[in-house]
Amino acid sequence: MPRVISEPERPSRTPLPELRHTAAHVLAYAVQDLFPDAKPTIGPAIENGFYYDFDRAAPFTPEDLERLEKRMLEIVAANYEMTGRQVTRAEAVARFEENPYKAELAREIPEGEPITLYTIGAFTDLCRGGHASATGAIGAMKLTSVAGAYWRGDEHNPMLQRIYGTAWHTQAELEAYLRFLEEAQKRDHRKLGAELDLFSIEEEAGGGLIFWHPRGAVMRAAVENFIRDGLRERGYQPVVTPHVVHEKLYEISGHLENYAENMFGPLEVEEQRFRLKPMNCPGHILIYKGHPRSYRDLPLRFSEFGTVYRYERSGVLHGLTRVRGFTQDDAHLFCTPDQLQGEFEQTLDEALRLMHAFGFEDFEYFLSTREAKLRVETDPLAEEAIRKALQSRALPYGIDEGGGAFYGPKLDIYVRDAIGRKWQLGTVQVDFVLPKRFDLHYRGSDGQDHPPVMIHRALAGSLERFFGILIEHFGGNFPAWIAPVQAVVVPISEHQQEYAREVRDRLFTRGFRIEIDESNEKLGYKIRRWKTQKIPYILVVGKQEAAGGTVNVNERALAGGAEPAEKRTIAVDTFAAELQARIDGKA
RNA sequence: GCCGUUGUAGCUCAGUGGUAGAGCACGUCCUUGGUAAGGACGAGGCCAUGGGUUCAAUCCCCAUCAACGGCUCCA
Repeated sequence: MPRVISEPERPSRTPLPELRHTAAHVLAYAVQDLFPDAKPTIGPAIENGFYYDFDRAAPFTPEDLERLEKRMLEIVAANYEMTGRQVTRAEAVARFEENPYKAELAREIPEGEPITLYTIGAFTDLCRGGHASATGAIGAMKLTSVAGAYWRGDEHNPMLQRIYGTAWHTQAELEAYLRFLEEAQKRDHRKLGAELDLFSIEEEAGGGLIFWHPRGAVMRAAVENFIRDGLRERGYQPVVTPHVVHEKLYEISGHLENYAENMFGPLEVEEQRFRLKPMNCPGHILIYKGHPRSYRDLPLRFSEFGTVYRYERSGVLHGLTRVRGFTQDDAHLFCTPDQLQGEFEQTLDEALRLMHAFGFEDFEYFLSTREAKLRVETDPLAEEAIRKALQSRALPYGIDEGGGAFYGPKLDIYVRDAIGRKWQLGTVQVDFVLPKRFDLHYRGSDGQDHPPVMIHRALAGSLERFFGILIEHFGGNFPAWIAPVQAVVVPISEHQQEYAREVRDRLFTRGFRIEIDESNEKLGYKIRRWKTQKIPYILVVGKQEAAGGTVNVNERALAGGAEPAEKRTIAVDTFAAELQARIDGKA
């Protein structure tokens, strides 16, 4: 006998995931009403809303979404009670005879787990549960987009149509979320990158390949210099390795065996096969191997802004954050097993220092272990080093089973940006495997040869990706130490041109990135232009300033959103000192 | 790669079966102006590419290319 299950009694508010899961049912109900030919498949709650995948020949149009949304609001207003009942497997399969997807799901529910059907109004769905008690709990919702998606995410399966939506307790929350989306759109690094003339991707050159324009390149240099100084302080030695090397190198390293699907194909020259480098490690290993090494030489720390090329399917390319050619702030440490822990912890500290310098405060850590089939006996040692380092710094972390590199487990560091989005940045990996594959060794104090342990680390990760994240994090309002132009001198009229050039030259000589606006426009126009370009300081010079050897400082809002100082007239040297202090303080 | 959407001037976008328009940007001139858009004139387009339908295609059809939203969230 089927047994009626009622959703548990709840305090006033339905948890958001349950509310959103309910909204997915409401969507499927509306689709059933308006598009009876569409077969519902699965529809879970997701981070900010929900989706539901349907199998239907004709695509859903934006107009269809509007109609569906209207129907959904009626279903919400009707406040149908969500009722569930447990059924037998045979019953469930029979119930979804017309829907092979649901039937497949029903057949695959593990023995012993209850099979349940949930109903709102005239719509019944196979579902595990976890809902609001009634559709009226959905305070506000909106359908956002429609996209293709494979059945169960597998590209060998049929393509379904996925409708995305968002749902909240209140209209105010929905509106806040929509404002957040708008803000994210405003900060989109592809849009800002074009507006601020930082970089481009050229159709003639191909997708996923970045052209850094003068403004972007000068910012990149500022970031690189900062990273370089840190590396130098911590005993890293810069090295440079070729972009194209003989394929044999990647046979030895195991890249051809384990990483070939991410590599560009071979280049043939004089019957020899070469490859674009997908990683810098084999090159650094060759440098290690070039001399006999003693334990007294270790740890050796080789660093390189190494440009690598990886094949990504055309559909996944995205601005600066998913590209085919990028430069890592890469380094490889070669150390003795005894040194591993200390080196790893130091590397972790460097990573945090770097993130803080760029204004990131919120971090998450994930330990990725290696895939079962690749695991070797040293993996537990490597994982242990990562765990101990995290524990010694009292950092909580998550675990990604099987997400590690093919040569070892890794620690990935995620940051939250100014509007709360999570991005993966640095990665630190422990490797006992490549030293063996390349037969690396060092002479120990016992007079015997031993294999070193390697740490692979890229703290900003890819400079392209890091740069994209910085653009979105700051919304283009870069702190002065990174800003492509730190100040612009704006003469009020041509009569101040000579003085303006003098100011520009004085500041330029001190090493600032400074421009001058000699265009034949009114002051208001010029101010607007440079504000739009988000330049930190506009130095207005007119008759008074020229007479007094001063500049009138018009300051942009600060990166953190703090109010800028009042406009003020100060001596050129005073301004220079202030700008220098801000640059030094990375403010 | 697959599904969907889009492709018109440097940028943002109108538009029509009879080979094109606006705003911004750009150039010249007037103007020499005190803190987010002064005015006039001008230049600029193989309407993504290749086929087809038609007397005629930027527009309709097909293919290709590219960009964008997704394809990880498992009843």
